[in-house]
Amino acid sequence: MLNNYSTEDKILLAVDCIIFGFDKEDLKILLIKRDFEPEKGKWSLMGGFLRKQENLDQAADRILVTLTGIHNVYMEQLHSYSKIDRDPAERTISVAYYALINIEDHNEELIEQYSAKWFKVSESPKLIFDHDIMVKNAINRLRYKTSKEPIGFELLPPKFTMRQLQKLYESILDEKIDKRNFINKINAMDILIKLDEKDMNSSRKGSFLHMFDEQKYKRKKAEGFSFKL
Amino acid sequence: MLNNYSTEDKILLAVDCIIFGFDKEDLKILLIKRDFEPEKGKWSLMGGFLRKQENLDQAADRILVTLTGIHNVYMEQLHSYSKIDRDPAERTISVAYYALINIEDHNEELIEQYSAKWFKVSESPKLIFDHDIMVKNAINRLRYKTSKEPIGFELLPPKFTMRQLQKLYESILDEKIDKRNFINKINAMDILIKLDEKDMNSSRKGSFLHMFDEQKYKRKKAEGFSFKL
DNA sequence: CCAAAAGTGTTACGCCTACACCCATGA
DNA sequence: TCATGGGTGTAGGCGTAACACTTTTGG
Repeated sequence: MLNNYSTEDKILLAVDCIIFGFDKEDLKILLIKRDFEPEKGKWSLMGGFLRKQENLDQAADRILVTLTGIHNVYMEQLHSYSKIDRDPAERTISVAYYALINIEDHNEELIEQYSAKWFKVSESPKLIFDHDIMVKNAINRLRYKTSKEPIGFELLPPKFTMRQLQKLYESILDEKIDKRNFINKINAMDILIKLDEKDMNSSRKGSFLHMFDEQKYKRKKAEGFSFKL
Repeated sequence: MLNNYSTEDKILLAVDCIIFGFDKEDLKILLIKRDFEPEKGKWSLMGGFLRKQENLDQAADRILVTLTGIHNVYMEQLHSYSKIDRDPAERTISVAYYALINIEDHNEELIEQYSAKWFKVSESPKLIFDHDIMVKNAINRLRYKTSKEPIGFELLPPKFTMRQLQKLYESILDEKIDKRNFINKINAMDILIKLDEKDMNSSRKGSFLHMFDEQKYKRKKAEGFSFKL
């Protein structure tokens, strides 16, 4: 049972990535159109198999870089999926990861190479295998995590307006948020740097750009502060 | 890369169980003394390998039943651990599960057969591999989960006193809780059945026994209520 | 009658929510 | 000058935390 390593069955181990991006108004995910069997031509998460010389985090990172070209991305392990017939071709367990990227950073060529496309979370197509469940679980985790840790900024460019930040949270939580309450809360936490610079694209008046002050956040966190939205 | 299933390396897939119990005053975990290599004689979580004809949940359940003899236990997948040299003998990925059992239900014979022992969470020995990290992560998850869902009852006998319930939460959260506030909160949720029966073991006066009303909880939950402690 | 645990309500504070008007600018 | 989005403050309600005394009964 426990005292015998080698007689057990071997099973394939895959990693699939739910890649989130935020495009002005909408939370999106990056999907690929499979050009190989099984389920060729269907939409799917980007995935790959774990290699013997890497751990799961590294595999997830490798897969993400392969599709987006972006390094040093926020990623977190989500869950492992193991239904026996989840992959009709082989017995495969998949460990799902989700990643938060600044959508502007992705590499167009790679996206094309993999026939990948950004979909609004609310309008994404049916996916192969159990990938729909993975996405659903990832969204729930994202909602929880973004309300407890300042990771939402990973989805925005380094400089962003308060309105962009608010829209981001509205799209993640799928609910309207009061403008003043939102800003009051954010300001009360005192973890942003307000720049003198303005973003003039969204209005005539222009709106001030802000940056997440990671150093300050870390200091405050060490002193017992916790992010909360 | 993605379009080739069979050339990837095969890797062993294990499941390890963090088994929680509550013994009057203390949160405990059930550990086994390994009577096989590697790390023979050291303390460890109960584990086993995934079989081809079962999914991860089933494997975790099988492993739990093997050690405790108890079926229909609350279990939840925790995380997958994949450090390359986590197991010095073989490249093994482990998916950790945690289980909540009524400590009175365990089977003494099986416990002896596996040289298993209950340890206070606060006094548990050093474990093999990365099992210490698994336990730490499981406790964090348990803290989170028990404060958001009524799963603490899984650690108690069907009939319990308010004081037992409070001590349970105190031991999970590792902090004192005000008696009146605790009872007020629990009563406000209105998900317990107060019995006429008293438990006479803990005091001369005796204290009323309660049961978790799962039906009522489910009804309330369907109407938007959520458990919160 | 004494020790030991059970049982029971109220007040104060802080946090969260709801809410409306003026400002700056380009067209 | 007007249309559009940006920016700002407060009052009330709700939930949470702090807090102490009486009851029961076996020894």
